Amino acid sequence: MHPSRRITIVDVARHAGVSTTAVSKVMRNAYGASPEMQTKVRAAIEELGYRPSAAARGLRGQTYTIGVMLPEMRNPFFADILDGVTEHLGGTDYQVLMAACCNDEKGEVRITEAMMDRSMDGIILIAPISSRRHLQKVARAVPTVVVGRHGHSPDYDTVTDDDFAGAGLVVDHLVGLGHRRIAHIEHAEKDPVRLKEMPNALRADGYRYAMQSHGLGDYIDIASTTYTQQGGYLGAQQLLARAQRPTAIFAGADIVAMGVLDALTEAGLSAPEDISVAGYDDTMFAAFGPISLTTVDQAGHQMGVNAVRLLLDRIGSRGRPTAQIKLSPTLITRRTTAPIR
Amino acid sequence: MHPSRRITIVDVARHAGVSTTAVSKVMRNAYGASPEMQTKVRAAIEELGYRPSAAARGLRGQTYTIGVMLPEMRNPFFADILDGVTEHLGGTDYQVLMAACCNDEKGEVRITEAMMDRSMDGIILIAPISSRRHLQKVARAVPTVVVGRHGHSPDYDTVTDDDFAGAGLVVDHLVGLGHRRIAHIEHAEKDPVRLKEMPNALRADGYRYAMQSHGLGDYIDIASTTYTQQGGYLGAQQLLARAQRPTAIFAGADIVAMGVLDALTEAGLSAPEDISVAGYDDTMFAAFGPISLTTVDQAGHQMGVNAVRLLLDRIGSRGRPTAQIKLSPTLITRRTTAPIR
DNA sequence: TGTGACGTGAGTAACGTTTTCCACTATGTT
DNA sequence: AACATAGTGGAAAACGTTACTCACGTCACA
Repeated sequence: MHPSRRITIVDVARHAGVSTTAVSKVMRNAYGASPEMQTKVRAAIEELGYRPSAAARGLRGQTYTIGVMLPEMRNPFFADILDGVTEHLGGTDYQVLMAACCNDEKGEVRITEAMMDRSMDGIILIAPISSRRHLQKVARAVPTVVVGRHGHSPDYDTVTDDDFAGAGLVVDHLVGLGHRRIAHIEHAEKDPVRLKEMPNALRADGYRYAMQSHGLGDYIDIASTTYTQQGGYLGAQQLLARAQRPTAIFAGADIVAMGVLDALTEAGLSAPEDISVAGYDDTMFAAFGPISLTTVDQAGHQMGVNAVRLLLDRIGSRGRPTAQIKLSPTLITRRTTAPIR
Repeated sequence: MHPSRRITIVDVARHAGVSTTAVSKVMRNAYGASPEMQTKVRAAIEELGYRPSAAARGLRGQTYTIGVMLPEMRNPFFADILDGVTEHLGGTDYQVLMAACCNDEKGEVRITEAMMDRSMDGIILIAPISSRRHLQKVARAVPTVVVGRHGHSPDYDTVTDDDFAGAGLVVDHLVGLGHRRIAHIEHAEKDPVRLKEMPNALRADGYRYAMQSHGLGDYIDIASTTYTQQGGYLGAQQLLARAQRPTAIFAGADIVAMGVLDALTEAGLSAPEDISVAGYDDTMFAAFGPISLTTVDQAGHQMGVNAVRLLLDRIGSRGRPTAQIKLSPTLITRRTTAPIR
């Protein structure tokens, strides 16, 4: 015998004195195996340390693999979502595998195709920026749940936060503190579809709408950059250079707020003394004592849990109509926002 | 024809009027396909949008998949390593898939086995805590590179930072600033093997050695917790409760230093005015302006690049003797450390 | 004019599962 | 006694690739 050939279902079957069909049934808890058969087979599996080959399985049935695509690794909000995913998947036979795609459309396509090639049983896409066409294509091939992107599709379920309302919470809070000159830093977006579907666009809309509702339409001031620390830094620099400086900055994401704080520090200013700053996501950054950022909790953990729930459901019955789950955000008030002086 | 059966190699072969063998050869750039054959086949592939099934491939040959195991998602240092990995793998046909295992041995075993089950072509383990026995078992089944864990094995290559020296850099720096009462927060470790192999243990050793070299053996003071923000918080609380408070705290990782700063803030203290604080890893946290943490750069990006290099090499020739790459750390001086007053 | 050697292509047997049958027995039911 | 029914278990055909082997020319060289 070879140094250590992998144990296959055939070895188990022979060892237990049954057919491979029987072993397969036991492995999958499928119908048609008597209790005695089950124990006999399980014993053999245990004894030989058998583990089924996902490759072979994938050729006929399931691979017991769920793929999760992340836009990037450094935004801790995604870790929150992932916690929810893995927690809810912990008890099952499914294994989660992730891939990060560097926030770029080519990368997204590459990753989703890689996941389809690997015949994953289900895919969770987090804040994908790909064209709708591509998303549909993926979803038609593999059960898919899209997290953090609005829009209704007959092919995939969605889990989102009510970003429009969340932005309103922040503006309300700042207005309540007496601010009027409230600026916003957004992730630039031009594509008409994404303008309707991406959280960043909806937050910007929510900001505009809330400002207008408060009669502050004239003070609307948006810096267009990206949802990264670098983007926050650059956006803040733009805003600080205005003839009339804002008294509060609503950054579209915590990571953006980090960049804002960075720029403030560099300019010799600080929050909330000189300028109030708020973020979005309630990541560990925000909770960090020395920062203590006012932000919006969009319950990443819950989003993850819901995504898995929908996904498993869809894997079970691919035909069912799609669902859209929208979670309500809550404002977390901390120390970077204060009454205007 | 079915709604949309997946295109297979047979379809391509028929469409191009050649054998499946030929198509397979072209896909793999294998020997034995004339230029005309290549163009003919490539055209058919293009036209039909063929993508090979990884499951079927895995049954015979390679899956073109590299697995990366991370201890957790929230420590941005791992993102640095991953950048190096994906960057160096970008040009190849390989796809990276990650899994995070919550810093627990059971989870590690589950993930490594999942990766073996899925017949990945290679595995990169980042700071694994599993028993040596398990690592060997994995490495004997699949080409493996271990990152961030010292120790020599005949079965896997390693890429590490010179943690012992890195700790020395920090102590030297603090001593140079006049500090004598320098405390350390370590990740608790009891297992004798891991005490020799894990970076956290080596950093603690390096700390002790450097203190003694400076004649400060009597001031050695270690709080044993974990390499998490929570661990840093608890460790700092312990240290602040000492009859004689340290004047400087060397946290074993940036994320730990975050917890320390958190605890200081809570206690109404700040760095470096009251206590100097240093970390390790030079993550984005540390570079963040308002924090500006003195730390040690262990070149995560380079570690990732080297890991991939070794891995691809080993996939190419599984027999070659194993290599151990050790990178030299450098001190990054920022604003959380200052001369003692 | 053999005779290797090489280049080119195809046929076919794996690879390790799952799935779709089918056969057989025991147990009720008319 | 004949007949449906449910419960068990197995045989064999997929699934989509790659690796191995062989056949057929062509060419160079003795």
